[in-house]
Amino acid sequence: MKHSRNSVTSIEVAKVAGVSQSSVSRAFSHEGPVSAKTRRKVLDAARKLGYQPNAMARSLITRRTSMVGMVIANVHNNPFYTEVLDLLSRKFQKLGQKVMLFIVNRDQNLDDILPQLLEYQVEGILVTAATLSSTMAEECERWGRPVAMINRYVPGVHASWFCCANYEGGKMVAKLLLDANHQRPAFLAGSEDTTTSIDRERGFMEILNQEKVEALREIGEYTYQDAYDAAIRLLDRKDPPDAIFCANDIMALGVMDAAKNGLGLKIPEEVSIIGFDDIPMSSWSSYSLTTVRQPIQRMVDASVEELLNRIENPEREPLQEVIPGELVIRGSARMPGGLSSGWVISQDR
Amino acid sequence: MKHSRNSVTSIEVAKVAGVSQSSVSRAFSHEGPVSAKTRRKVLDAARKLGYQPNAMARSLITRRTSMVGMVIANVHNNPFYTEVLDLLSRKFQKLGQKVMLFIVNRDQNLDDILPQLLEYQVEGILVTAATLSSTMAEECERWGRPVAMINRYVPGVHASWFCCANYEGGKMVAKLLLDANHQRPAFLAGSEDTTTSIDRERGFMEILNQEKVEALREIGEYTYQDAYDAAIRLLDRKDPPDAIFCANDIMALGVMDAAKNGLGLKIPEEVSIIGFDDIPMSSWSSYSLTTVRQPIQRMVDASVEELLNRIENPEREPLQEVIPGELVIRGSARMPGGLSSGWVISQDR
DNA sequence: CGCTTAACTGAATACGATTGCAAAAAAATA
DNA sequence: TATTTTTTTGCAATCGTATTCAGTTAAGCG
Repeated sequence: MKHSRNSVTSIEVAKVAGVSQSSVSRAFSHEGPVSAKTRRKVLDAARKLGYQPNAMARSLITRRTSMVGMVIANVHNNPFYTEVLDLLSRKFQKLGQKVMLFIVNRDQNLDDILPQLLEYQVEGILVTAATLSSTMAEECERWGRPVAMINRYVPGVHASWFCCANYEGGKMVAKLLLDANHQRPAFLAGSEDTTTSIDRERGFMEILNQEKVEALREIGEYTYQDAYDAAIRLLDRKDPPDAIFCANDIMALGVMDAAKNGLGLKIPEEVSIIGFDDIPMSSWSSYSLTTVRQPIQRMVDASVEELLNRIENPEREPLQEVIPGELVIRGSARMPGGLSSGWVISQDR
Repeated sequence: MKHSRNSVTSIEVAKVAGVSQSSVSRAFSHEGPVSAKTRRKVLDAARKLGYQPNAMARSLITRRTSMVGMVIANVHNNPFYTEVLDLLSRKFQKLGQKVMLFIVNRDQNLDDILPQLLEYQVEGILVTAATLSSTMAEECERWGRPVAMINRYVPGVHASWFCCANYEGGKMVAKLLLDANHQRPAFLAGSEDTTTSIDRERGFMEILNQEKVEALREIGEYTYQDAYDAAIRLLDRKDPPDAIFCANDIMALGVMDAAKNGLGLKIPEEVSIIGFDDIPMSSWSSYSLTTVRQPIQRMVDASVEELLNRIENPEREPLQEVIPGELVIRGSARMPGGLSSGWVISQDR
């Protein structure tokens, strides 16, 4: 027997169960006043007919959809954001929220997809590794759709955000390199327009400038291959750096491969390499990358909870937080005397 | 000025524009008969008020949601499925479909989340790397919700699926190893209950059995670390294998690290290693993994198009296809004379 | 300029649920 | 048992849009 597109409505269930349509509704909404007897009759009939309440109809009248929008960039070229996506999705699921997903390019204009999210009445929007124009963010908030961002912020905008302490992370790395007596550090930037790369570099340079140490600079586009190429350029100079701090781990891995396999350099004896994120590959024995670990779980938990909280309490002021990362000492960077591999150093703020 | 939750309706727009609500509706649905003049009036008023049509209300009456459900497993521990997720999501987006996302564990029972998808009236369901019970799949199809799967199939079930030619891929690998004179191959299985691992192993063993070659066998759980440990067990025997075929790339990378860094073996001189998937890391210079490339783009394109096609034409019979992969020859496996690294060998079927 | 035909518009209804309210039934109390 | 109180129940209105149908306006034409 072939059913047409889900045509079973609460009315038919009501008929079969011998009750009114309202009772069917009440039997399904776990709160309403229904006698145990009618509830059973309803549920039986529903099961027999294969009835499912229609969420569209329900949300039309309740004005709640239990849907959130999730916008994320960089999923395919940065495993860090894969993990964020995974954790976010599971957390929303666990809390009973449906997720409407949009994967975008880092530089893609979100202004095209926001209308879609609003059209579908998502109750809040979680943006990760993509940048929302401030007018758009304000627009959402003004219509009572809270926005929370991970690792991205728009100055002065009325929205929640949670970032790793990128600036402080950069500082930690610079200190580590200086303590281990590096003379000629370099910074390998990711895309020029992301606050993560910018802030990490700012912190890094802050310390170097304090100590009057000059730094080389190159740019990759947040990809393994770009970083590989940039590393070759850097290390092939007549005055190559003795340490490279990369804007993220995936770039650092590219740099390591360029140094090790491309140019035959010894890591960390001839060049130290440090990343940022602590993606799974960084701990693989071929790399053993010293890096700054992002507090991924805390960022995810905080942003989801904040978003749902603001959905329930629209008048609440958005929360913004900078969460410290921790330095994970592995084998890819020369150590100051006294410090050896295997340490995790939490960042003080 | 603070708006309450998106309260702008087509009626208010109609009032401001000085037309009827029907005209507002027609101005927004790109087809209805409206004069240019009223359309402009409506759009102006709509912009001024910040009006967005409410997709819930619309789909209630049109019985179309333009939403599809996407269920995917293994996203966090297998970059291959990250890429699938990325491509799928973008493709749906490009075709105007909204994606409701569920990330699950490989072994998780989908029976809990299907009702949610149906409740939200998704028009079709795309399942990747997760297994739908056949009764559930039938249930969806019966209610006019087509199901398409990637890399998973349920025998005899009325649903679409698109798989890489896993069986043939396993055969190709076995042939390659035998041609290069390996005497003692091993298979490192992923989870026992996934058809991908099973089929790859079946093809592999088929050829070995033909040639009366025995094979060792170990199990990992589709993760780098599990594979690493399994490789140590395998290679630490007194009669270690001279080649290991892994159920997927991420495991192969773990095996390579175990062999190279853990046990100091030379690859491919002392042991050949072959994977399956061709994830980005496989081409990194630290690994240079010989592997079978899955036709990811074709699998994604085919499954999305098939799903949308079946949504439009519910009476169409589901399509099922096995798409050949190609052997990517890199440096991690000893070659037969005459074949050298850098080849891509397409699979004949 | 009349008349036929086509293009447009608005009123009314439907989609499938939730929910306030009043009536009915059941339970509690006298 | 009669009466009050409480719990259930059904009716009807509502959410925001699409769409049919009948009526109106504009266009086409001789």
